Amino acid sequence: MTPPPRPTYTVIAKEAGVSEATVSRVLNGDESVHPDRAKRVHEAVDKLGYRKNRVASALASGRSGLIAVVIDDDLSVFSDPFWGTVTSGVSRILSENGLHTVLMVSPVGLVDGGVAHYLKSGEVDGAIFFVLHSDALVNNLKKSGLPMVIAGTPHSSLDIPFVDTDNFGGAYAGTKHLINQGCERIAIITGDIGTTAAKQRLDGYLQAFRETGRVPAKGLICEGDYSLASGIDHTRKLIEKHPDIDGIFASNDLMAAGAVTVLQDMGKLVPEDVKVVGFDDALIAQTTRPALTTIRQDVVALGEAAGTLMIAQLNGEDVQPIITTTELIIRASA
Amino acid sequence: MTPPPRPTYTVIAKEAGVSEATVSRVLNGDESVHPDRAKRVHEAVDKLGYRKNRVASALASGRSGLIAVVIDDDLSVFSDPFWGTVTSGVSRILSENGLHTVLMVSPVGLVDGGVAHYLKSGEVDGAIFFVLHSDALVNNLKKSGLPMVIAGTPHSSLDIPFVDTDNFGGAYAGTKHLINQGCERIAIITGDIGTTAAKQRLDGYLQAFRETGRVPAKGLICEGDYSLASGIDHTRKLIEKHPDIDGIFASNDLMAAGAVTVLQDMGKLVPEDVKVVGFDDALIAQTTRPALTTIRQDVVALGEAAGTLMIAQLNGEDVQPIITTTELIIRASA
DNA sequence: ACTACCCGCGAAACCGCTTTCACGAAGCCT
DNA sequence: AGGCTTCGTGAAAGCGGTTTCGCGGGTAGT
Repeated sequence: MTPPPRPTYTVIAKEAGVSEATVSRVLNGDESVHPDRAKRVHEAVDKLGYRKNRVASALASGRSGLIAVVIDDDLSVFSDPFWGTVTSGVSRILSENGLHTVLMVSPVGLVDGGVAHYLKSGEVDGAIFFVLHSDALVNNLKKSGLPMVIAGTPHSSLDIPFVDTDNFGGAYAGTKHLINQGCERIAIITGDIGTTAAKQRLDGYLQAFRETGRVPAKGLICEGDYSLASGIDHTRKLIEKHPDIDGIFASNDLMAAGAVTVLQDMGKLVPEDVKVVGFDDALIAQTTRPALTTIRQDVVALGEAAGTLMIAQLNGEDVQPIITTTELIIRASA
Repeated sequence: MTPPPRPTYTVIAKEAGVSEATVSRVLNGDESVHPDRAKRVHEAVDKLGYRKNRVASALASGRSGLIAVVIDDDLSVFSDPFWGTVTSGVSRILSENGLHTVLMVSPVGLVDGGVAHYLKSGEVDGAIFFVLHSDALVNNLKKSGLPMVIAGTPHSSLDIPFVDTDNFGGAYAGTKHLINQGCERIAIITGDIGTTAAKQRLDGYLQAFRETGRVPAKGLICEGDYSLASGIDHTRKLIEKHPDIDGIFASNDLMAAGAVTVLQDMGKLVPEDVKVVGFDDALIAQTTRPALTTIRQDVVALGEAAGTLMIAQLNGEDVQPIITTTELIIRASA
């Protein structure tokens, strides 16, 4: 029951017949130690099953080996697998680099809340933010010099590295696909327009439209919020007001799924009467009938990119934003 | 750019005119300090905006304030929102208690892998495991005296506290519902039978069956793995072999959704010809057409229960397993 | 009034590792 | 050969808290 006492540098040093300083050097990869002595240290470490106490190490060096992943409590963490998936990608990359992930699910709006204090406390070496509505906290923290990465495109142009999906390109491709399929009256149900992702997807839609020489009717643009309910509501209203709609681009699969069910309930055939394209290529895209044509984003890759950017930053390399590509997945709905 | 230097005990002590020991006592809630002095300390803390360095604190006290959440890499972290949701529940409870969550997504099978070492290193005060296939690591770690909580029912009867959904009761209720609806030939598609949850759900199904006085035909029990694909495959095979099946209990909604789509593709009406019940009440239960009748489990509550159990354990209270209740949600599929 | 306790508090050791500093030996140059 | 670097290394000073130990003064007991 009693945890066996773990050896310290003192023991290792004695065993290897060197000083503690040398043990430290060897264990931190300092090249300047004579190979023979280094070998002796390694042997002692192996023999005694030594493991460095990271807390002590953190205190002395000022580096904790911890990276915070801050997820806004606003987010639909509870129903959307997106955030969990990104986080696991981040976590994988970090742990491959000897870093650990500290998860903070908390309202990010407060510039001076507990999260802010924690991050400023020096307990973590960096922070990755999943930000949607406001850059305030991130912006505020910039002063502290804490290495940061943002998952998602920031609202203002902070010079903080970020990773994001090519929202614009994806939405453009999705809308284009509808056009190519012969749709004339294409509506869009946007995501929460307070998020940059939703804006970018809307822009992609508009751009595709513009290229046809037409201007999208204002009535065809409705502001959803990524939820199933909003997909359902907006589709119903759209069809009631504009029965001639023949295409819907939904900013995520959940809303697209909602759209499909409503269309069917209203007696419209998908894709014969109305074609629907979603975004994400979530699992739900496959279970919806007809299966959703959608824009796939590689969520794990996004998380890995965020992790990679953080590592690079910690290494003092200069970093550029990473935009991951999307792919049009054609199924049955369009 | 330079992080402003943060005050230390030395500064606070001087400001308050007391010793560092007293500062420490006050900040750790030691009652034995004279109120006047305590007040002076608090004032100094406020005035200087002092925040305790948790790393130093951890080194000196041996308590890091960190709780690891270990998620098996085997798990479908990437597609199933379940784990992310539980984790966010855990995280909330922990942070309310001044603890932080360290996320480790890693293969848990290895008794001697990096995770094991990390957990033994004393860097965390406790660990919460999401275990599915093996208790080996947990069992091994028990010796180390690390406080642990298991999310899910362990395979063997370790005397480690755990939290779980009432899988048995849920499956029983779901199956019972099918029976009450007049189903005669009810099949089950289990989850990965290497998990205790899948076994318990199977048991619940069997129990409901037994109570009818009938014995479920072996051919009606098929071993899925919680994936959409397995729901689809097994349903197809089931119907081909037993065209008279009139009810399917699927161990999660994803497989249930797969079942519904296949049934429809094969010309069966749901629920008229075949009734389907799922498990989880995931979002997909609502988007499937017909919407799934299912067993709701409160995933956030599960996470919170895990966090609560950990806190209690750290406080030296003795803890009992927590089984959260399920609820039959009746929609259109059964 | 004298010894026996108890209580609040400061001095100092300590947690385990990192890093600076300085010293001796070895290598180089003129 | 003498003086200067360079290199490898150990001693020791932290990092910023926590905790033990013991002291001095106040209270209580007889």
